[in-house]
Amino acid sequence: MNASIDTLQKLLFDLAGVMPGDTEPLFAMTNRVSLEAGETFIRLGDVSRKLAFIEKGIIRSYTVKDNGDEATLFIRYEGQFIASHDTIIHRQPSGFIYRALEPVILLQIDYDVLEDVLKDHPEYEPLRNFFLMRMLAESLKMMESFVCKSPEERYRELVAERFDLVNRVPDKYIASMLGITPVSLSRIRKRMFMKGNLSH
Amino acid sequence: MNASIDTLQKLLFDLAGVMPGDTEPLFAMTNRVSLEAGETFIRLGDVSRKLAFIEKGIIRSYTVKDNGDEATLFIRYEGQFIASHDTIIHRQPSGFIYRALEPVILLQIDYDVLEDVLKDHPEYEPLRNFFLMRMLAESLKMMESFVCKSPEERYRELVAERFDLVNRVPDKYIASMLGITPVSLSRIRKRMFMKGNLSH
DNA sequence: ACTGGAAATTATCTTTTGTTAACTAATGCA
DNA sequence: TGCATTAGTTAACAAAAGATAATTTCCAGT
Repeated sequence: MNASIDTLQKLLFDLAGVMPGDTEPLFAMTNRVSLEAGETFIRLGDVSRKLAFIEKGIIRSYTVKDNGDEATLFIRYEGQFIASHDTIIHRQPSGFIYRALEPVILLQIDYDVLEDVLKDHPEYEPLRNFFLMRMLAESLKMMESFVCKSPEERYRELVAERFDLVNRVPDKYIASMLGITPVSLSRIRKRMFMKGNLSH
Repeated sequence: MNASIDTLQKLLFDLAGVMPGDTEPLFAMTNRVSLEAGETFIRLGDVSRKLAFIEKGIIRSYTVKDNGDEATLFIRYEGQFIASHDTIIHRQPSGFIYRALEPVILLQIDYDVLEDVLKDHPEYEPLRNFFLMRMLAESLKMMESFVCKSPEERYRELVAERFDLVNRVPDKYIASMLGITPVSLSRIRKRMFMKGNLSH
């Protein structure tokens, strides 16, 4: 019936040995939310501490730079968590906009509420750790990529490791996630195609 | 006597209300470690899951790129935590080298041991969360910087926010942390100086 | 204070990216 | 199906970064 809850119950069992029947206190506090394509999940300046598990669809988080261009921080899809780090980590208004690129179904909880639940049910705590570790792993990987690789190498890496994503969202969002302009990405693609060297 | 333990005891009290006298089970498992300047904390390929609080000194984590150049992921100093994310998050051999740039004093614990302690003393759990959140906040900030700003802007930001660091370590390490070459950083500095625009 | 080695700057040249604008291809919607 | 809008490519030029090498500055150890 609810695929997200099944997935997360399994996760909770694998991580902490919590039986699905004992997860009621947690999932009672979650809401199922639908977004249309183009709809906003978190607005610029929002202070709500939303945390969500994506059941279906894609969400992009981005900000608008001084020169008017958009900078994409990340793009997340089904099976991943999404949250505004500004509100959750820093208790600051969100500096980023979170918007659905496709119709989205989310299982959502307020982080303050989650903290209350965790206070009463510390057995769920491994789930928070898992969530934090996953976020950390992802952002460290991206940092490594920025520090170690050129834009072209980062694009090759993205194509190699997340072809589904590259194939599912417009190139201009991919470009802004790589820290370059759409024009520059187009040239990179051309160079790659001319070299014929599409792998590695 | 031991400044690190005092600091962390205060942190644990502020975060979780744990009295300093009740922290013995945790700190009994920590070791005080000294490193000379240039000495290695974690070697390339190490699988040890070391986690440390820096009491004094600077540690740089870096890797060697295909072209032989070094890429610095981060530089941490007193008051910060340091750990190999490869070993702790992924249980993989470390892809980075962690080396002291100055004489260093650490308060060190093995992450596996920490997990055992946390199992028996869940009241310390907020400390792990704090550690993870701090790491996450730092790497997200760096990601934002890479996605939103040019190398010159990133350098200005670094000078503005962490002048102590810029002033304490050789420029070449700063450059590799910004994802550029030392030559390029030198040109950025020259441009900044010529414009006279040393602020913002 | 002297000196050898490392760090930083400068110069030259090549490659890549940014910017702007024109043009073509793709997409969605009536 | 046709049309309007958006996405992607190409072109031309300016600005910045990479690579290499020479030179100067800075530092540490004697």
